[in-house]
Amino acid sequence: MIKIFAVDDHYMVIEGIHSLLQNEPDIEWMGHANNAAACLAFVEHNKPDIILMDINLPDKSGIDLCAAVKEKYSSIYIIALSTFNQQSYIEKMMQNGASGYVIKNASQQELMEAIHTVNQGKQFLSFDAAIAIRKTDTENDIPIITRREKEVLELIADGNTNNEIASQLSISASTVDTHRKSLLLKFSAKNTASLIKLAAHMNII
Amino acid sequence: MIKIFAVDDHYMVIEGIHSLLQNEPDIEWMGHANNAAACLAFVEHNKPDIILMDINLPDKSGIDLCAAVKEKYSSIYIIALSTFNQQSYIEKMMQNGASGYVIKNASQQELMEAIHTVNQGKQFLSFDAAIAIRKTDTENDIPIITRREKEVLELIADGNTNNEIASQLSISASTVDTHRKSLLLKFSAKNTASLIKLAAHMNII
DNA sequence: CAAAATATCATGGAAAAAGGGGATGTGGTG
DNA sequence: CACCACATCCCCTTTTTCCATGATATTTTG
Repeated sequence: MIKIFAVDDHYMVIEGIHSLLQNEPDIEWMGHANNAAACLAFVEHNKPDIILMDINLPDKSGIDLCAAVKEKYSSIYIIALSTFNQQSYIEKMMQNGASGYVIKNASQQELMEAIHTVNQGKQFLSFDAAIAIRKTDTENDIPIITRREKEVLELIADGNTNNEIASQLSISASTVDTHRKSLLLKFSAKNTASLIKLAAHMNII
Repeated sequence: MIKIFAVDDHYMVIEGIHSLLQNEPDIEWMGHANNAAACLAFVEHNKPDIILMDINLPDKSGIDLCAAVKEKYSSIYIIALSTFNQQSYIEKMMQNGASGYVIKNASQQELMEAIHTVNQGKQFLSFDAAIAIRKTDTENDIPIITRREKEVLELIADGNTNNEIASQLSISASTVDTHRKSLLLKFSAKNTASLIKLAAHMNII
């Protein structure tokens, strides 16, 4: 029996996964969490074999949650679930210890294949994910920005100037300017306006 | 028997909805489509009572699909499904003829309530959606901007400076500046960054 | 450990935006 | 007709961003 736990903030997805797995003879459904905190609390006292983990969670990104779980309980395998097929997400999840990546429109067969493959300690990538990771940054790939850059980006989007951001983060305005330049570069944005538009459309802010 | 059809590009969500509905005595599951084109093809020859429709589809937005379906077959009720709780999405869907709006983390009870309510010709909004629409209505209502202001706003969002916009619209840079100031005033934005963020979140750009 | 990425700071100058004024013509509505 | 929203234009000053070109310390990673 492979013990499965799922983390996703959308009940319909949880229900879908549960439904896909419920008639499988070798799967034991341990339940679900709808946020990162609940997931961490669960694994304190329970040891699933595999966690199916959404990348977008309300309290913390699946990317961070993945690292947190693997740090404490390295024996738990994690399969990332995503609606998106973004190369950068896939890479980050795999870097943070995920063993697999499955798109949410995967079939039952594909999900079961992922579970069995990962349970043997191997890695599994959805066909679509494998395609995505192969066609390296062709077009609209979400740039990888650092924690600090994201903080600065959000403060810029809220209308703060470099000086205001500097005092809020207790750093110098020069540093903020450096982060700002870095953001413009990573987004290939000509100025703040296009930067914010791109970030907003990528759901980053 | 209420005949239900679902449109969502994620198989796990379809499976979740199907699972939630399969034990309901008065529901007849007609199947699903995973894109807008397949949905339109289906309704050519089949007449579901209610379509559960995702807002984000690969080929066409749910907002457009909703309008297309209602135009041809006004007797079909549509319930919008969304992961997001964005006031602008909710409003657009309802304007385009949707009868209900349900968040994807809704419970089975809530989904059934939505279906029964809509089937009686009434409207249904998820509790969370109703909250969202009320909050955003009181707090930030979408400012009324003129045609010219919208043109300028879009050019600003695409990274153009006042001078560039001026030459594109064949007006002077001073005029562009006036429009810009007017936009900042109408959006109560402190600078371009917050202006673009607000406009993006209101789905204006 | 060495290399790379990240976060920090700086200077100086050019370009752009923001803030504050004010002004003219046009077109629609009560 | 008088009013008002809209679009157009101008000047001046200050603030802010953008650009180029550095540097150093820490953290992460191969």
